[in-house]
Amino acid sequence: MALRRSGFDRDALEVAPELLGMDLVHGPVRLRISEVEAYRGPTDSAAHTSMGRTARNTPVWGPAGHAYIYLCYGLHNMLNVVCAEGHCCLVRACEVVEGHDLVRWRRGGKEGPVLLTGPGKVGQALRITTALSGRDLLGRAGLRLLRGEDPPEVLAGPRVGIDYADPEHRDAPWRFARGGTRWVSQRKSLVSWEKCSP
DNA sequence: ACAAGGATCCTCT
DNA sequence: GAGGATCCTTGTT
Repeated sequence: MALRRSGFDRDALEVAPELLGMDLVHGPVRLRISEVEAYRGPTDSAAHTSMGRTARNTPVWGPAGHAYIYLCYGLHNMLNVVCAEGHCCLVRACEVVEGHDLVRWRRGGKEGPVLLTGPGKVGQALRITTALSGRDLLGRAGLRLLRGEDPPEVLAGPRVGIDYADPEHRDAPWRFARGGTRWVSQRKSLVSWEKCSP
């Protein structure tokens, strides 16, 4: 997918697998997205926008291609990419492309997949906070998205940590990951995307 | 103004 | 596998 704003202004379910081919850059750190979840707007009972417009979720209503960052459990800064109105994709895991030493430092010296598999870890590695929520990810400076490398295979499975959602949404295979990499969380529940497409 | 709970992570066992 | 950390967001009084 080209990094045009119109490319992001679609259902999060369409955008999510295409994000797996993109890189996130902030300062000297460059991460390749390896796992994302689609949150499909107000009708998705797992989405923050299912309760309507609030001060926190304002960026999710547009424009597309901006960041939505919120604080989880009082300490984790979670990064989402805004898609169509009310839709966004949560970045759950990445692989380091540049700035490995700095990422390892920020992550307390961790090594291997534990370094970057989990949305809170991605926020820590990029050193982002909710102060950046609403910023454009398609600009030329600051936190931004760049073209990376398409995945050899795409895996899919249910989203993580949304037990409160309606069963119809809780069990939907709206989580996507790169195949052929260990940089993915909750690998057990993922299967080849082909197998769960209609 | 208050209470409840959270799209998680880490450290144990 | 279980539990605590930690504080913001939200809906309610």
